[in-house]
Amino acid sequence: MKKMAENTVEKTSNLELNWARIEKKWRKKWTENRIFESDIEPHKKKYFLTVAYPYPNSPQHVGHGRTYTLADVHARYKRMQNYNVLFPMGFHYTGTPIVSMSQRIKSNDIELIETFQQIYKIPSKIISSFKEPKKIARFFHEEIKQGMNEMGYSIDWRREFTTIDKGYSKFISWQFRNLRMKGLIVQGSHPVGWCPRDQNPVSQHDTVGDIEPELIEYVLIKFKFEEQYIIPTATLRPETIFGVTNLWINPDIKYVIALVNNEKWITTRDAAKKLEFLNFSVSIISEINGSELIGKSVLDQFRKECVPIFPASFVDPNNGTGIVMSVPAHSPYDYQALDDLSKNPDTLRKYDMIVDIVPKKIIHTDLFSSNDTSPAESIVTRYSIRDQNDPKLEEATNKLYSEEFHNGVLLPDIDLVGNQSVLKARETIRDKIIKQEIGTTMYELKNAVKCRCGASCVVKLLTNQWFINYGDENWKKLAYELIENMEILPEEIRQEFTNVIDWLKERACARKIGLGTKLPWDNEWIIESLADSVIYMAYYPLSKYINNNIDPQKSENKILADDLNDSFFDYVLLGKNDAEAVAKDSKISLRLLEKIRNEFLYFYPVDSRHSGRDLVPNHLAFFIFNHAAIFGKDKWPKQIVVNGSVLMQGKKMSKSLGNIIPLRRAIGEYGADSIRLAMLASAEILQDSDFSFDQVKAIRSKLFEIYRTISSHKNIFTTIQNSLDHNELEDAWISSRIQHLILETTTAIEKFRIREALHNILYLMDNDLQWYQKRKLAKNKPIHNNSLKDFFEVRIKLLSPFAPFFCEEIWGIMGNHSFISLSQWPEVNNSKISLKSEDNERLIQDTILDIQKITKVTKIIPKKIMIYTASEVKSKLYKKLLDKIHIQSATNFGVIMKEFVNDNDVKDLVKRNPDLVKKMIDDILSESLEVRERRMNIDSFNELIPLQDSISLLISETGNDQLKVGIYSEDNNDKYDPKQKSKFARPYKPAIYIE
RNA sequence: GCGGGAGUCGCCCAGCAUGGUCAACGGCGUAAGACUGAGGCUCUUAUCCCUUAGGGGUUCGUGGGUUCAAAUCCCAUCUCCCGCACCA
Repeated sequence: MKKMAENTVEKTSNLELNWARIEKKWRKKWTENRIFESDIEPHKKKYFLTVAYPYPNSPQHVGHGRTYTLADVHARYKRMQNYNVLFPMGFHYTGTPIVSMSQRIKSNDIELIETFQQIYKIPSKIISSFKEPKKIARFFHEEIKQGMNEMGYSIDWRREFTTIDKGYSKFISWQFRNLRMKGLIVQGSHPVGWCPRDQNPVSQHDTVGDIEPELIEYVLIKFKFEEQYIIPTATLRPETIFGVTNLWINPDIKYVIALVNNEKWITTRDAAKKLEFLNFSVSIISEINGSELIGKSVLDQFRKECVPIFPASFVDPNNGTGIVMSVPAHSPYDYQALDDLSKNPDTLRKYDMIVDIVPKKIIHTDLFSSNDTSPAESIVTRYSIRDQNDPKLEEATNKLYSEEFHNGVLLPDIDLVGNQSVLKARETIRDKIIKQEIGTTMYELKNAVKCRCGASCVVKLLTNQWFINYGDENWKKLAYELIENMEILPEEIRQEFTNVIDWLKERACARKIGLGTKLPWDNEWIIESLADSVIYMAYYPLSKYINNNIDPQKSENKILADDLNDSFFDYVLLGKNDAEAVAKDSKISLRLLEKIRNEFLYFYPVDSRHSGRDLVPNHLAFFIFNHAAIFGKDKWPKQIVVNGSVLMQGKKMSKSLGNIIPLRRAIGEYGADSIRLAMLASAEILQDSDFSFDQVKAIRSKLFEIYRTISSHKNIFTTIQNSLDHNELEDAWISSRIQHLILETTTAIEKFRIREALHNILYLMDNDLQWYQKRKLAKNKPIHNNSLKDFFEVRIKLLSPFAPFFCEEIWGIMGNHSFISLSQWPEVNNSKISLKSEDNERLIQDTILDIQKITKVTKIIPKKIMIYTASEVKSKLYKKLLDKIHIQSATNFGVIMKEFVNDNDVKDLVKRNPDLVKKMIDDILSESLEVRERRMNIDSFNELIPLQDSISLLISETGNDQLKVGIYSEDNNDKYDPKQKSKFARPYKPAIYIE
């Protein structure tokens, strides 16, 4: 068919909006009018919403922006729904990365300095000030704050704080004393990856190549040698002690004899060192060559049996103790080494040995026949292994170990653990060996890890480490109770929270270095960053009143951080004790104390907490636990909203890819609103969203188009229009559509289906507008009228939480002198919902579609179009069918027919034309429930009315002004129907004849 | 191993909660046309196959099942991605 009619909107030249000017203007107005500052308003419902505060060790990039933007949209949306919204922000200085950054600056680390210079464009003078950690934090703090303002976040900045402010530290001390009193802080030892040079734990981002240090626990089994010595072997499979036939020692390396916890051990020098880090007392006595031990025998204290020591080159001195026990039936290496040895007469002669070992099978799995002498032998044959240096041995070993771990059962004649699973037997034997002191355990790094400083890492056993005991059963119960009563959005992620609560156990909560608050009862320790950031939302209502300056001058509404003490927090946050006593104790005026308490009571609990999904297994879980422990149920948070991360043009953002775009730079280039929309529109909340500047540009031009459309219709907002202008079918329709869009968009936002909401606002609304304009244009009627005014007003309001600067500007263009940020969220007007209108326009659209299909297939260029609506009796039948299907849910053709042939109203029609009934049943079944419902609720629908109304559109669509259109009811005897098409008419499916 | 998630029309990606308006949104690409001196941008139309009357056929990782009806629900199966701690 023909192209759509020309857009009536005047083609404006490709002038861009001056986004920077608009943003600056509204930022200034918002600040001047302090519209985002919230205080107690007793008669208004409050909404307290927080988002995880930033760690200021770099500027914000577009990836950070997503969570904050979502929270801001939420805040703005709630504000428009008349809530007294509190949206505050703080800065998390706590932790080690900033400190280690400053050390890298001190040591003149080129890589870091270049990052600062080239990616972040920081002047050298400032970089040199970064030798002091707080300077780094302060610099990025201001940078991030600027960015947040430029993004238009509606934050109440009066409540801002950092986590190393004195007042905050007092608060955290209170939190920790509180947890400790409840018995939730415990002390113990814990193995960590450790850099011996830095004297610090290492984790992934402290290592060269960002390798996560992986710890494994070996069981050391002590074999007795010549009465006075211990030869310890390290194993992951202590249950295989039953199959040990010999030990392996590497004849080519040196071992040491060392006094380890008052026993004389023979190990490698490395192993002695490792043991030292694990708090064994170690002093080396002398050296001994591996070869000196070959051929000797040792006593297995577990079985009270002697086994010989044999040489093997596969023994790795860096692994374990450098001595391993040999289980040839179940270890391919051991099997192969024995085989190699027996074929090597030179070696045997050299050490004067005989090898007459029979592998001892102790574990059965279905993978190997029970007749096989040894699984190791089978697998070595299967993999055609050459010798003990064959790389395929590794694979064979993994295969066998994994098989036996999952499916292995100890043979029935084994002591203690006969018939037990490998898993269970391993546990039993391990415990027994340790208990009898014929063995112990040893941690080791699974992978070779280097600290960024260059030193090789080891495992260190930290002692006297402080833990928060998230494993406490009663505490877990409370945590479950909390999330059961909390809304989690999106709901899909709830399961993950439950799992996390389930497996959380003790977690270290203090370290020796970094910024932060000292552990109140042990000054050597600094409270760790994931422990001091779990209930700080409660600090926001207070922070406004706390003066961290040393300046002793107290203003009437401020208290000195120095004056804060536990009884203050107990009273304000928990309502404990008597106000007067507390006031006296803390030197704070009773009036002010009550005021602060009231402010806390007014704003707490948190109504919504936003964060990225990466924080679910840590921060958010701790947030839940700590609230459950410290606060009463009425102060438990009500909602968590979790969002996915941001990809940059489909790739993960990383420094090495060079695709980290600082947020402020992006704003400068494209404007805040376009960035905000691009972040939110590209994916549903839990998915990773793919950010690209192409999309930002597309959105920016979409906004510009909205601007152009609205400004070209500017006069509709200022002139009062005759209501006769908008009583056409399409006017009722668009009013009805507006109500749907309000309802659907609002529901979507409530559930944080933001992509869907934006899709409605930016695209679906356009479709409706286009249809509406098309109809008006075809009729040659003006489109400047009240329907359009409503449409634009609703659209801009719905858009305003997402694109606040732009919408304020448009709001002004529409003739308003108020802030759209403070306007009312659109509400659904039920009286404007018109079911009939929706069927009207649907019928017109379907009919045009049918005509298009016909002309496409027949290649007719229409001169005449005849449309026949279904006869009255067919409508009656349709109603009856609808009732049958929708209300009685009868769908069986035979059953329905049987009934209708006895129904006087329709029996003639039905008998004459059963096929029609079948078609009508299919028609109804293929409509959605919603449409069926709608048609049930319309008592009479005269199709002639909308079809008559659409003649003008048919003419404009065919592009033929000479087109003759005839619209008849099938019942009309005067109709023009040369091909007898009218009999095919069905309700909502008129028959068509074209020539 | 434990836990979570994904496989859709050339590519990217929506739909799946609440089965029916789904040959399946949108974008990219491709083709034709409008605009232009030419291009770019922009706009229109088309884009699984067949079809001279609004029709039919085959599709949503694979194989089954439930249903009048399945991309959507159930079962099985294959493949891929992410998290697992002392670190923000």
